[in-house]
Amino acid sequence: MRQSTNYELMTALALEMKVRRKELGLSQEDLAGRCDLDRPYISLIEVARKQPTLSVLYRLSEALELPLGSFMERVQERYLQGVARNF
Amino acid sequence: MRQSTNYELMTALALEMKVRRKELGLSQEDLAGRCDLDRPYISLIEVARKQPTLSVLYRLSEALELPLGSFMERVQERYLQGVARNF
DNA sequence: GTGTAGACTCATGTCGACA
DNA sequence: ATGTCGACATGAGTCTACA
Repeated sequence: MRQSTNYELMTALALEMKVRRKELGLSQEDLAGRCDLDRPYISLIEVARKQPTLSVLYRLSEALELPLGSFMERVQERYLQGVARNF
Repeated sequence: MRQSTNYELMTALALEMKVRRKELGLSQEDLAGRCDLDRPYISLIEVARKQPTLSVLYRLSEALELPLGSFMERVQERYLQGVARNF
């Protein structure tokens, strides 16, 4: 599997998560509680060092009160912006 | 991490992938080639036995010529239908 | 409240092969 | 062309603990 642009994608997810979480006034601890995930793991995602699977993405979208499609749409937007910045 | 509804989600992804792939007239082999993934692995996803990470989902969405948001929106729709069927 | 570390279990993703 | 298997390396996700 090619691995080149994974980091950009993880960064896009990290940013979107952090922004949305703060919009809701939640701490990482709160978010972890909402989706029944490990708190340090949430932190690792938000610093773009871990890459969740589909089920985790879904539970994050629920906890962030966004439909999965909208959540991923926002991630993709940030991703494309990030890629475009490299020119 | 709770694991209860992961299977429903994997099934929703499996169905959406298979339908969309055939809409494009692609074989699993073609699809694997487009997103540079293992062909048997594609098969495992389509029988709901593997759960991809974000970067794989993204590459699948590219290969299936759908924005990530739309792709995940469709998956979620199928997922909610599948869950609703259990009542 | 957040980032990071180590150690751990188990799943992802790859590869070769076979029905 | 698809599903499945075994074996493998790497990474996801948990837990405890500390700055």
